Amino acid sequence: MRIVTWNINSVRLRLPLLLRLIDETAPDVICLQETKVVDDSFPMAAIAERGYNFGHVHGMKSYNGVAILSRLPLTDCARRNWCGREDCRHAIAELPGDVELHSVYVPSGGDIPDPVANPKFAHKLQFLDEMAGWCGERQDPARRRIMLGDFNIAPLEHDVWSHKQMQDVVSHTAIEIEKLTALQQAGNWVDVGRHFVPANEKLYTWWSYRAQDWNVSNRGRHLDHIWVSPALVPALAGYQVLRDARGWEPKPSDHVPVLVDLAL
DNA sequence: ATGGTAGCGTAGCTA
Repeated sequence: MRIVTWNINSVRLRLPLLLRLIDETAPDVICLQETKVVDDSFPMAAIAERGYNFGHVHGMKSYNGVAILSRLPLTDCARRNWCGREDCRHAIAELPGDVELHSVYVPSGGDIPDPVANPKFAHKLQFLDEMAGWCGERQDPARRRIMLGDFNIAPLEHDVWSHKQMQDVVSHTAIEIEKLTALQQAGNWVDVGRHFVPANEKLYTWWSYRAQDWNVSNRGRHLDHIWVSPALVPALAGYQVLRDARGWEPKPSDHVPVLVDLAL
């Protein structure tokens, strides 16, 4: 089973690139973040034409939005709200083979890494705390689970282009890393990226739109993650970061798709 | 130290 996750930054604007992703990688399941569209306007027809007849979409006007698209049946589709907000950041579905899948979009957190001065940063930290509590309560090493998406945090030294220069930049601050690590430990999650790519190698999934040349400066961050429960570790068969997608024309997303192959 | 780009929707918010 091949599963891909992508922060698409508008599914309507980038539908042609989504179809290209489908043609080039033939995933069984596609998880999206930042779809930026209400459910009634989600472009399901074009996606169903490619064989993805099962969709669980959870979007809102202009901001956020997550989705799970599949050519395998989806059951037990659900959504969760965090921090008392209905802002469309978490979609859940069950895949064949007793696999529970979560597509998640963690709040970005704004620019100032201070929860007192910056409510967006406080929201991000609270979101992580609440998810850690929930994952801890229901944690079960024997259950097959996948949690993936744009976590908006690059926790390791080599998840950013410069650990030193990123210390006080939102996405790589100590408090965020502490919260994300606590979430990972509470849920007993195994990081698929670092299962395949050693921690001393650079690993990026996002490059800013603001760079003059993203490829030359290569100031990336590892913001998009795929985590699995211990029960799925023996099934891990492959992992790819589709770096080339950062240059897809016209109008690439600032995030690239990340995929995992599972031998179930 | 600053500003740089992008999407939505058509001003200003969010990233």
